[in-house]
Amino acid sequence: MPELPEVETVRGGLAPVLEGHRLTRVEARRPDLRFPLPENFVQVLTGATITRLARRAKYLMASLDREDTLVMHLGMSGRFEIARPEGTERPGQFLYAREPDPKHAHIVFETEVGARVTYYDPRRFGYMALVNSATIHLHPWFAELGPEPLSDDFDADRLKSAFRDRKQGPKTLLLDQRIVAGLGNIYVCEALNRTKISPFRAAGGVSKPRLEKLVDEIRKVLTEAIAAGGSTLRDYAQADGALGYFQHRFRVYGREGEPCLNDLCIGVIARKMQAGRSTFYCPVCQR
DNA sequence: CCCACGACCTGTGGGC
DNA sequence: TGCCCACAGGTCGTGG
Repeated sequence: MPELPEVETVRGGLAPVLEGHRLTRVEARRPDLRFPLPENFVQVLTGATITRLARRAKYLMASLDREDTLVMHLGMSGRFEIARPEGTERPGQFLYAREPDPKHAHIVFETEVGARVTYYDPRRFGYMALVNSATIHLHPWFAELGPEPLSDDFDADRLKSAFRDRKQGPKTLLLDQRIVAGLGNIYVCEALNRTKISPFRAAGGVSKPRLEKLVDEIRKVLTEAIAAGGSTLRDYAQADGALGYFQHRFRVYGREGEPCLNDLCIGVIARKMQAGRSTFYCPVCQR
């Protein structure tokens, strides 16, 4: 599920509950997610204070008052739920929700003020690890990550050199986290449709001006999605603590057979498998 | 180095 | 209603 905007929304939801708080109880209800949890996972985290909750690409990074950083990736189906004991809810905070589905509630954190954060992940493509903070930039998950798309490091020059001589479509290359970090299947489809670039054409042949536009549209679609996630978060905060999913209106994703929404375009959205993933696009205006 | 494809897991929705 | 298959927002490893 989660691409950069969703992970950012989850970060924003968890930060007030976790940042500056001490974990008084940590439960790993199974020994592994996608990978085995570290042997000392519960031991290291119990009693640790989370000093800062950040995001890099699709990773959540919880800095600790310990040597390690808790790194979390939601995979495809990971999500968090926040709960507070009944009677302690305050405006803008989270109510105690329903009993969780225990089958997929894999990790539980509790803080010194009684907040409970539960990680659910039916498919278990997500993972958590403890990584030494001082050398985290050398860790394989981070060493080769490309720039954050919303930072100044990401621009048309970088895309141009990453695309040079490449025959794969821009769709496939934009999913490569070494080129730009945080995009996934949905937002790549959305950005290419807005830019009217074909997902399938050789990436190396896309002109610089069109790459400028692509950078621009990537930034816009992510920013809009984060804003939508923020408002979803406010709604959730009044109902229950589910975090991680929000439904956004997409212009191509999931709209096979429906009209293209670009101005004056008479095309119909199509879906094709590309590198094992569904690509949604308009065959008429995306060239 | 480049690229395509299968694997990892479980749930769900559409078609029959 | 029930069954079965295709597919799901992400990475990683293999082999050509």
